[in-house]
Amino acid sequence: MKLYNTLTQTKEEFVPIVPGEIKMYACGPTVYNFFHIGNARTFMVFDGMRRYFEYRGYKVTFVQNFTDIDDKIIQRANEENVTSEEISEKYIKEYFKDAESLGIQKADVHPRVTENIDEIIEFIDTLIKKGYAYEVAGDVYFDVSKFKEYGKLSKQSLSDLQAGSRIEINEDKKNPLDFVLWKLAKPEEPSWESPWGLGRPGWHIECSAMAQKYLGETIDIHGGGGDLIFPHHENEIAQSEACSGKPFANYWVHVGYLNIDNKKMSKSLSNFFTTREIAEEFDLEALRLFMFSAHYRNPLNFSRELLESAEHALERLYNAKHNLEYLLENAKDRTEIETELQKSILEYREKFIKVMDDDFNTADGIAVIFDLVKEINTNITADTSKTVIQTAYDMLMELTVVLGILQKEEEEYLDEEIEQLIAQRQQARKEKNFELADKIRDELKEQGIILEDTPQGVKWRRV
RNA sequence: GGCGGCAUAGCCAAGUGGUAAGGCAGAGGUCUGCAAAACCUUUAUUCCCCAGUUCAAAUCUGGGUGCCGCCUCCA
Repeated sequence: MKLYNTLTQTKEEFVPIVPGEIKMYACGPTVYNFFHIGNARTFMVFDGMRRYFEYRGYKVTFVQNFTDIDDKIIQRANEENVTSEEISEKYIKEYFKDAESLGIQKADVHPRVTENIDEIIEFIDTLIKKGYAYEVAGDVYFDVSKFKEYGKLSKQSLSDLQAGSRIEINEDKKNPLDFVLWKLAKPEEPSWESPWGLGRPGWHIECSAMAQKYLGETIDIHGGGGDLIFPHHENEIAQSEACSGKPFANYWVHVGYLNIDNKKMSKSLSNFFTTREIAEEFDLEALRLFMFSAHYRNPLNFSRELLESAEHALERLYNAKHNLEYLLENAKDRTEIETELQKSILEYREKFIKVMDDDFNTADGIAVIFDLVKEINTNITADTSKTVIQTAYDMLMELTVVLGILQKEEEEYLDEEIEQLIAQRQQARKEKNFELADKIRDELKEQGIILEDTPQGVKWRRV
């Protein structure tokens, strides 16, 4: 399969270090707030990639961290007059709630910075010993001039970066681009003992240390949102490769932004929606379908209108699913099957794999699923053999589970009173008393229950 | 200033040399007591503009225009 690599800026044939196994690390959230749907896009993409790799038979080890100590967390804690630990604990819990509602599976490991302080200190110590880092009055900086490949991910030279630099002048640094590995703690701030005094880790070191701890010195895939390319991932490469002398990650994967009014959705622009807000209004499987309807590397514009159309599109998929379920219940087992149709249905697997193998082209993957649905709607009838209907159903579920859609098993019940009204109306219809039938239908509509007469009987839905 | 990306129907969006996927919306039809839903059919002579290469370009090359992002924390 092919995967676009930011490092080489080309689509490459994906070759894992160990055949059949994939070590994958994605940068997770800083837990000081609910995550927004821009964050959700990145989490979903990596969840989707992991599901797909597993579908293709790889054994995937997926690590996604929590940044649970950071300036913003401390600030938030001060504002709310609680400890930073309480803030991070709270939002880690909220992360899992939101992630679950989005169908995002748990990573194999969700390491936290505060649980890996020893490893981080050791990592920094190695960098100092190897001459890549220096200490100034309790702060430790990485010396970018010592890592000669600095800039290889963001395709910037050190001098280009300096020219455009908006970093505040810091007299302690040898170079304005040197970044902090260990920060001297201010009084009252959470801190840990270290060879350089009481302090806490800088922003970038955590991912290097945790990736190495849980996945090893060289990993297959490292990813995150596109805004992490510089400086975060550039710095991770510098730290990790300086430390181990080996390549850090073979493939760098970056997810395009979720835009709003064509502008990047971000906490700093405060033009974002939290996943929580969207969940109140929309079906989150529709959000998943929406996210996967564009290629993961391209920007994707968000609006409520687009989410509504995604809901309609999702309905179409559910209709096919429910229809197959209905047909299955009533199908007759026959030894004779429609071999052409059977063959045609099975071909959708190959079609799906073909497009998804090409840099995880979920937009095309979805198109294949819709083509399958059309085939089902057109060619599968009550006369089709059970075997073939089952094949179609299994194929539909096999492909959609990779994208994490069509997973709901909604079982809703009505009040007995309403059930009786519906039965009454059916009786009235049978007796061709349409006036009464329509009256009951109108009454139920006022209660928010819409009745529809289908060939499979009366159906209802709430509005 | 440096680096990178994008421009395809009313809207969203695939497609990177062989004659425009898919979804939503719209239109027509089937079904139906009606309604609704569902399903089917249909909707870009053309891919921002100009020039070039080629038998062949949305796709490659050169030039332009417009938009977005990174270079400060951000998924």
